[in-house]
Amino acid sequence: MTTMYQQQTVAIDRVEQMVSRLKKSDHRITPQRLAIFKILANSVGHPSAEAIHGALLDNHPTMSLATVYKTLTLLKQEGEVLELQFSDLGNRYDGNKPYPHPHVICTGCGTIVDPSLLDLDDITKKMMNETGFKIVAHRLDFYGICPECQKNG
Amino acid sequence: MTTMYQQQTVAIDRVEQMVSRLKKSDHRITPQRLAIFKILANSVGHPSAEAIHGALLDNHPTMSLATVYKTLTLLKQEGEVLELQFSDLGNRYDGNKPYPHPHVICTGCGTIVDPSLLDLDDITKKMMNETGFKIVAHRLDFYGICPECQKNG
DNA sequence: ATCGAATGGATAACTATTCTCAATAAGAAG
DNA sequence: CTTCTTATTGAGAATAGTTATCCATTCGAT
Ligand SMILES: [Mn+2]
Ligand SMILES: [Mn+2]
Ligand SMILES: [Zn+2]
Ligand SMILES: [Zn+2]
Repeated sequence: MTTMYQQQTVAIDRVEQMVSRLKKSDHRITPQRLAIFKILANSVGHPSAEAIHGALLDNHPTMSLATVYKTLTLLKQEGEVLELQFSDLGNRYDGNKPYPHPHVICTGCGTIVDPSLLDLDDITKKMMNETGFKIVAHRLDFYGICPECQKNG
Repeated sequence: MTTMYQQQTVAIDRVEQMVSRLKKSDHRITPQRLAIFKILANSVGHPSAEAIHGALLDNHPTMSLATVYKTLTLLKQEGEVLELQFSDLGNRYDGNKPYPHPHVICTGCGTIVDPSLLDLDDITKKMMNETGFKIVAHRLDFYGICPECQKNG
């Protein structure tokens, strides 16, 4: 039952987490930022900056795309959003899991899904020993064709 | 001894491989393309398009950056170069290992190194079973600080 | 040598992201 | 509640990596 309750409120928890993190770092909570937090916390896919902006225009007609970018930069700094860089698709953002985790990406339609987590700690240690790098993060993407695109040829 | 010989000639082999692949797909081998192949095969880092272009200007003063991009697009199509997309650093290219393999990237200076290979076949199968995707490639990046940047830290 | 197609070079166009700056509003202080 | 300071917003300009365009050149088959 704890689990079910957590699942229902996970989005709200994320918004609260973002708010408290920004307060701690002496940043102001504006209506624009709050609205962006909510979009990020409620998105299941991995929206682009422009997708976030588009979703906000209904309730915030004057929302600027620059504000979306600035807020994303801020959340990146504070470790509250994960940025997935794609020079072709454009960057995508995960506000629900702001820590490294694998992604499965459809090269047909651009869909990005979160599979179950993977423990790469052992591999990471091996890489540090081998290269001498101090590794703090990773990125693991799998590329393929989603079930939907497989059907549609 | 076979191993030693292969190491000495790996760069040449890569150029030959690129040449024969382009011939097979009915593309012409021009001096410009050959020069780009050589740069790719001999680079230990992971150069950007602009870095490749810069390295070529000495012996090919009229080489156009557009030609570099066109050749890279061609090599990507033919599976003879691996493109690492970075929206901040700019894209980087590996002509020596045109198949998926891990990379260790310094967030301080942008250095990218190839550690030893990793077998992700089991994990890939798990991802396919879980998501229904038909996975054909992957990308595994580790981010950290290289030994050099740690010293100058 | 001739011809049609592929390629190269120069540059314009494009696009995601960042920058600039005047106007506004958050939040602390009184 | 009002005032004050300063971070933030929004609009648009600027930037940068990449792609598209177009004509001259080159390749290579006949
Ligand atoms: Mn994710
Ligand atoms: Mn590599
Ligand atoms: Zn798809
Ligand atoms: Zn470094």
